[in-house]
Amino acid sequence: MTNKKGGSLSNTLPQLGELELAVMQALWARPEQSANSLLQALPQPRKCSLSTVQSTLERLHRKELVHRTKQGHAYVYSARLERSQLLGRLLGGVIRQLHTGSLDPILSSFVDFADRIDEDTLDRLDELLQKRKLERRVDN
Amino acid sequence: MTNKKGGSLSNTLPQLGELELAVMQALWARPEQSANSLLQALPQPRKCSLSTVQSTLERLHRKELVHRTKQGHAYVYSARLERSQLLGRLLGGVIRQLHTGSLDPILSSFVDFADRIDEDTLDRLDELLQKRKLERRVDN
DNA sequence: CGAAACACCGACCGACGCTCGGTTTTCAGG
DNA sequence: CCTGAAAACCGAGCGTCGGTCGGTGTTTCG
Repeated sequence: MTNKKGGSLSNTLPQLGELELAVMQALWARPEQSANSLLQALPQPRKCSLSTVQSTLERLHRKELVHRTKQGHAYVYSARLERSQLLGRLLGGVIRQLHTGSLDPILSSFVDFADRIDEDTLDRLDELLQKRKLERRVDN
Repeated sequence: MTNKKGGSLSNTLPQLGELELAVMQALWARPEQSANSLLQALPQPRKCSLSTVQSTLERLHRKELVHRTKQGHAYVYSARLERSQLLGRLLGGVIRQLHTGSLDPILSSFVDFADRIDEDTLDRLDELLQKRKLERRVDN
């Protein structure tokens, strides 16, 4: 049975590889970069050829994670999603894989994860939550 | 450069496959099952041979997601993690891949995800959070 | 003892991400 | 306009992973 993964977004994108991630990081650090520029920007032990970066960018482009425009004879790339947006999408993908219908398990597992986090962070989460609830009250 | 995925950086388990997930679901639905029993329990369009289920269980066992004991000539398997625990671990893996140092982006992207959730759920999250904060206060 | 049930081993396949070298295209400076 | 550098483009190969079996050995039980 063919493992039907391909379907661009909306579905669970197949978890980024190491280089793909590094490229995205570089792109978040400084938008509007060429493949060459991106190659230079890669962390020390991550050196590879320009071709490699290019094909990685090609993959990223197919996954609709970067946007590109031709400028002169070269492409200039930018991230299409903010880091937090990508994180949200990835999170959503994982959650969708394991949800039960009820939201409770999601919540408790998140709070479980938050268990390893200091109390300040818990407070901040609380803040965000309250803010969200307020906004919601205004919207509706 | 050899793709050092095997040990996965830190401990991000490489996202479960379709069958692996199905087996885990079956195992959560009813613990203590044999490979054969698991095979029967799989959803309709998921039919495959016993060997396939066995090697999937083997993989799951290597990933330490199931526990097994020999009972007679056959293994009996159980999940080593609750669904919510696995979810938490998976979530943690994704987060670790994209964290910035600051926790804020994590939190806001989670709350972003929660944006599509009704207010009741938000309230329940709040509850869980408060409870957690209390427990924490008692423990320390 | 013999058959059934199961574990165990090895093989193959397709999908992915990474890696690169060679070829073609494109642009800009002389 | 011509040429050389830079980049895109193409295709190949490699390793890993999940899924899929079939064959072979081993254990159990009637």
